Amino acid sequence: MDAYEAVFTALAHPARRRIMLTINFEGGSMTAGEIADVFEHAWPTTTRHIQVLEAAGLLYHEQQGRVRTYYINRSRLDLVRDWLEWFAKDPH
Amino acid sequence: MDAYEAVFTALAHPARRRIMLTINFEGGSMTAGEIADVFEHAWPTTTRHIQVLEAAGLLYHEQQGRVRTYYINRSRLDLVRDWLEWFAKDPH
DNA sequence: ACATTAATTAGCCTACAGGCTAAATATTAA
DNA sequence: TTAATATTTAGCCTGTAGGCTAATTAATGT
Repeated sequence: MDAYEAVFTALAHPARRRIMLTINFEGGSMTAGEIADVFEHAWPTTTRHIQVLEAAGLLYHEQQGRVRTYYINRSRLDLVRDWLEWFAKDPH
Repeated sequence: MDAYEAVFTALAHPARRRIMLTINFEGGSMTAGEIADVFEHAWPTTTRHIQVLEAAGLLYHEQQGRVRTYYINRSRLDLVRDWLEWFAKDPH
């Protein structure tokens, strides 16, 4: 799976887009527990969504004791912006 | 399924992204047969991918006799651009 | 009329995404 | 050292995405 596929696939699921938006709105970082609290899903379900996002490079984390903080990797979204650029104007 | 989900899901599959790029590069429109010829997949498989893209509003078509021409709806990609805007700068 | 061409629809089959609960891991508090 | 807290891992189960072939539809050419 290449980078484009990972990122586009990761963003395809509404729960994962919500996770991205939520962390972003909270300033760019949240602990796993804070993220899990926001969602209706069982915690392990959210964990897996987070892992998909991280595998795509859209999130990364730091461990502080037993607390894991996830950060948004905004630059990774450039991959999507770059892809969209192909459609910005008529090709010739 | 809302518009965001439709568009992001449609773009998640590599074959569908390739269809978008291919039509775009060919000037914005291609017949179903021309599209199908480009891909390794059986034609019905490509038909389904096209239908997913059309259902998401990313393509539309016109029928001329037995030939169906598909067109890219570039403006629909703004949905993705708009979504990405949330991450353009730190929120406050 | 009949065959050919363009394309979709029908329907099957398989892999896997994404939900869950229960168990495990690791750190901190009592 | 035992209990509590934070989080992931393991593993199950179900629905559906996405591949295929065969059948259908509809328009065109002979």
